[in-house]
This record gives sequence, structure tokens and C-alpha cells, in this order.
Amino acid sequence: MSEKTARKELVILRILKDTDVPLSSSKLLENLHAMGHDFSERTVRHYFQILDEKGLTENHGKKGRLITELGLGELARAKVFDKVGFLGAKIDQLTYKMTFDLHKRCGTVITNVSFIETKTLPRVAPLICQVYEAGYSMGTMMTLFKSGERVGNAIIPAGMTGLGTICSITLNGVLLAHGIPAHSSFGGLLELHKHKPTRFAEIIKYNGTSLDPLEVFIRSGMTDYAGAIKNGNGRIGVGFREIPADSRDNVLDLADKLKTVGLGGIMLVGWPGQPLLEIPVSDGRAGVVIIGGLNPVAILEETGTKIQSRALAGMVEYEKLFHYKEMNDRIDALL
Amino acid sequence: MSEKTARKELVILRILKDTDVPLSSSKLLENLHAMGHDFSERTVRHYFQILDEKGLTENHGKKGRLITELGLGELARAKVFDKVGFLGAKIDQLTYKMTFDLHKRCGTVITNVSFIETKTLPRVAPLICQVYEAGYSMGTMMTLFKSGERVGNAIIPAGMTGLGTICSITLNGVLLAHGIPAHSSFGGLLELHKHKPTRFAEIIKYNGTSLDPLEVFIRSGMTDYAGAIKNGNGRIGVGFREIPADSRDNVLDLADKLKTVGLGGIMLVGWPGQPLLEIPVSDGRAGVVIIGGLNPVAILEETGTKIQSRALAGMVEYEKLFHYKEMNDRIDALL
DNA sequence: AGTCGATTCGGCAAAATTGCCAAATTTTAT
DNA sequence: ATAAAATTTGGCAATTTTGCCGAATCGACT
Repeated sequence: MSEKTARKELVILRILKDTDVPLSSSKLLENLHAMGHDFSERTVRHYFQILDEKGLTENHGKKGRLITELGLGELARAKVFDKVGFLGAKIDQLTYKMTFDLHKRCGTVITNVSFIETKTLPRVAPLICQVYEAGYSMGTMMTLFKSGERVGNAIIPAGMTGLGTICSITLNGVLLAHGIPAHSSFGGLLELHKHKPTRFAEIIKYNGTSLDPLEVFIRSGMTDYAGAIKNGNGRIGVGFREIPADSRDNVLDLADKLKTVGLGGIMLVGWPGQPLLEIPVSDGRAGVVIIGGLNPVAILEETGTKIQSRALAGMVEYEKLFHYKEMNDRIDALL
Repeated sequence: MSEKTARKELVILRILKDTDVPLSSSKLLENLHAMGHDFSERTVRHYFQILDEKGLTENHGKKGRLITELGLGELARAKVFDKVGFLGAKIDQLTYKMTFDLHKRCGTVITNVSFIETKTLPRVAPLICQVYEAGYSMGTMMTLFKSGERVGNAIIPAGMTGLGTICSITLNGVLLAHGIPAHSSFGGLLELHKHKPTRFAEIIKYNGTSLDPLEVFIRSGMTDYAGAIKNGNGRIGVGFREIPADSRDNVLDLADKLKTVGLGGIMLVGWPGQPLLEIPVSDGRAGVVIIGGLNPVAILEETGTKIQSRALAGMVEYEKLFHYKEMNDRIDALL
């Protein structure tokens, strides 16, 4: 048994390591939930006690706990795991790192990058706009990277231009900043009938894959944006989140505010405990469907334009984004 | 809490429903493990007691338990879940259904089917043989389906021929028949250097996806069989299993026997508790790497021949299989 | 300063999970 | 057929997880 409990202690230590402010049991629980673990708040405190006794954490009064040097050492020793790099872990990391502030309208957001041959860009731009126009996009903002420019740890190749789209993970970060832990459960291919979401055709859970689900759907040619735009019957990429039941109203409120800054992407919000699009949710949670960030460029692959996309490529300052209607001007400026 | 326990009771009932012979606690535990659930044997008995009291199961002496009418009703009422259809569930189902008997060399095995234009078949046959020859295949057997023939619930289209390859899930069934519960954890893209497996490039867990990982890798053009065959440097599709630690020798033994009947596909067997190719395994288990069943046809996609593959398509009698070296003759007979 | 409300914490106990063991029974070997 | 070995089962207790509650602490407002 000590095997299992040891692993849980490590999970807690790992979260503690990633933050520099003390965490109380409830704050830590939020993170735990956002990562998909299921504990009660009491259990967290139970482990805090054990970790305190072992000297791996320190009780900083009512502020919360911090990890000690000893705890960091313990973590380092056990760090052998997690070489693989599931998407779920990457999502969590980026969620911590992004700094976008909804009210100040500044800070960094998480972006995907697609490499497109610069000379074909003007030709395909209208297609991309169509997706934004139809509302099957994560917000209305985008950005461009010149060849040679660096995004995350990728560099735009010569002769190519990087098209940056907002990653839907950005929403997680915004929600978390408002104290709402959103768990990213999976990416799915959503079937639309007459513009109405009906059911998931395919599903890939984030914590079970090293490949981005949306990239997979796009590269496998399983999407159908052309149809979705033309007559509302098609298949588009979306993400599925779970939020605490009692934060539902809060989320709906934030969704509105996000829309005003060009980051609207929440498509559906379910009811506590109720399945959403036939997907059951955990007890005390509600399901949320979020538009996929890569959607605007997916239509290119569909229409025969080869592109290379990297989801979760890196972070970009909000100021560097512009409205999609400016795309043509920006492209002209680039050439 | 009763929410959680109720779900666990259902899991047990579901297994009980799928078998017609009484199951003892240890037999049921094997099934649970094969499905990826982690219980102790005692806990199973604990739930048996509860289910007995509720009248949902019946104690048939030392033989084991059976589900009662009441239990079936309870299941039906809760059946709302699982609409989505993760691959993990499908794997479990098929593992139960297949009947291949290693010693009698008869019964059904699980196969994948790839649709290939009949007229291009003779041209690509040598390529397929190369993969078998190089040993990057699940066994040495295959089968062909004429157009119009039915496999599972798919029908071979006109002008096409169905190429049936052995699905690696077949091994699960054989192991289970020998009392070894093998849990299928994920499909991965394995990097080879000088013919040696080195590390996983990508990973998709079976219980987190509705798409077959190998199909994804193939359709996304991420495989590199050409390289793997030419100089031993490439990327091939494999499956990862976990077996009980103390069944290791047993599995190695079975692996040999399977090879003699043309079903050899076990590539690596790790040590109890030790990571295999940087993949950590659960406590008391050992990792196993199994060659992907679709490998032989993957090379076609790689070389530009469009094919359509369906993993886990259906079951085929072992007698209908033939050695890959007979392929050309069989193709001639078909034309 | 005093009060209210919210948050955090730890004690206690109930519920859930699991280890250990001995009795009953079945299977296997002789 | 009989003895030995293995399996199955249920009782008891230890461990783990969680619910409930009262006390302590912090911040905000009067």
C-alpha cells in the first residue's frame, strides 16, 4: 500500500513545487482536480499532516504550505517517471505559465502555430476567414510570425509564415486565475447537424496521448469544416472540460467577458452531473465544450493545402494579436 | 461516496454478465486487472458479499458467483453510460469472444482488415512480404477476403480485396486462456536504431481513445517502415501490455509456443516493476511490447498506396489463415 | 476595539479498502 | 481411494479515505 500512498504524496509535492506562493488545502485541491485527480479536501489535509511530519512540507500558518528543501530532494529522486510526456501534463504546465489578465487585457496567451508557405498565404487567407466568420474558431484573434522568428522552441522555416491561433487551453488559464479549476478531459471530433452540435464522432483523452487530438483529426482527414460552414452539417474539432458544479454561473459570466476581448470559445455548458452530448461527467462537475484552436487552419488541410501544425507551441503577448479581419493587411505588410 | 462504490459494483456486474460460467473472486480479479482496474482480491470478495446481500449475485458454492436476474436488471438500468466506445472496451469484448486454442491450433483469432484495390494487389505484395520477412509483423500468417465478403460488420467493396492481418489483441486472448490477465495499456510509435527498440516517439492509451493508435500513426504518415527494413533505423507501431510479475516465465514460454504456430509477436518482455523503454509499469507487473498487427500494410500508405484499414475488424477461423509466403499463389487464385 | 463571515485546521468517527489467517472444499498426485 | 496441495471463502483487524464538527485565525467592516 505504501507504494500507492507514496505516489499520491509525490503528486502533491509536485504541485507544491510548481508554485512559489504557499498553498492551502483547498487551493491545492483545485489544482489536483484540474489535473484530474479525485480527492476530498479532507484527504489533502491528511497528507499534509504526513508530509509535515516527514519534513517535506512546511506549515506557514493559515497561509498554507510550502515545499521544503527536503521535499524538493525527495521529488528529484523520484523524478524518473513521466519521461513520456502526455499531453495532459503539458496542458497543466502551460496553464500555470500563462499570465493573461482578463481585466487588464494583457499578459501571455497560449498559441498553436501552423507553418504555411508564404506565397500561398494570400490565396488561402479567405478560407481561414470563413472559419472565423462562421464562429467555429477560438475567438476572433490571431497573429503571424515571419520566417526565422521563434515560437516556443520552434523556428519558422525559410519561405514559410507562421500562423498563430489561440489555443483553447488559454481558457483553462483564465478560469484558473479566477479560482475555477477546469479539468481538460479530451479532444473530440464533434458532429454538427444544421449548425447544432449533436454527438462526438471520435474522442482522445488528453492524459492518454502524446499527440494532440485535433492534430490527429486534421492530419487523418477526418474533419469536415467545408460542410460545417456551407450547410451546418460537418465535423469540427473541440475540447471537453469539466468544471465544478457551483462555478457554472461564474463560467458563463466569464465566457461573456472573454468574448468581448476576442477570446470567446465556449460552445456549450452542461448542467451539474448531467451528461453533455452523451458524455457523462464526474459527480459535482459540469461539462463544457470548447472550440478547437486549430480549427481555422484545419480547413486548409481539407482543401488540399499541406500545412504543418503544432498545437500548444508556445506563448504570445496578447498585444501581438490582431483581429482576423486585419489578416489581409498584415499579410501585405509582411510581403 | 456511494456514487463511487456503486460504479465499482457495476463494473463487477458487467464482467459477470459477459461470462456464462460462475466466476470465483480470483477469476474475476484477473478480468478486472485485464481491464485496467486495480483492486485487491479481498476487495472483490468484499463486494461479492454486498452484491449477494442485495440479491444481485448468487453464490454457487465454491465454483463462484453468477449474476442474478435482479442483477441483470440493475445493469440494464445503469447502461446509459459508455455510449462513446473507447478502444479499451472493445479490446476487452473481443478478448472474451475469441476462442483460439494454442494446443489444438483451432478457434478464432482477431484480425484487422485493410481494403486494397484488387488490381494493385500483385504490385504491392512484395512490399508487404518485406515487412513479414524483417520480422516487424505480428506472426507470419495472414488471410485474404474477396470483394463482397463480410468481415465483422464490414463488407469488402467491389473491386477491392480485404487483406486480413492478425491483431495483436489475439495475444491477450491466448494469455487470458492460460490464466494470465494482460492489460493493454497503449499503442505507440516505437523508434528503432540499428534494429534495436530504443524509445517511444508517441503514445496513445487504449482506454483514452476511440481511434486505433496504429491507424492514427499510419494515417498521419508518422511511421517509417522503409527505414526500419533497410537499415534498422525507423519507426514502427507496437502495443504495450502489462502482465502480472510472476507470470513472466509463463509468458516467455507461451511466446515460444505461439511462434511455432505463426503467431509470434512478442518483441520485448520487461522485468517486474522495472520501466520498459522508459515506460513505468504498475507495481507487481511487468511490461511487454507487442508488434502491431497493422504493420504489414502500413508500409503501403508510406509508399503512396492509399489504403483503408480497420483495426479490430472481426474474428477469423485459424484454419483460414495462411503463411505470408503463400500470398502470391493466393492472389493468383483470387484473380 | 469589536463583530461578523469566511477560511483553515485538526480531532474523531464512519466508510472503504486491504492484509492476514484459518476453515472448508476442490483438485491433483500417489 | 487416500493423502497432499491448491483454491476459495469469510472473519477480524489494520490502513486508507472521507464526512462532520468545533476551534482558531484572518480580513473586512462598523
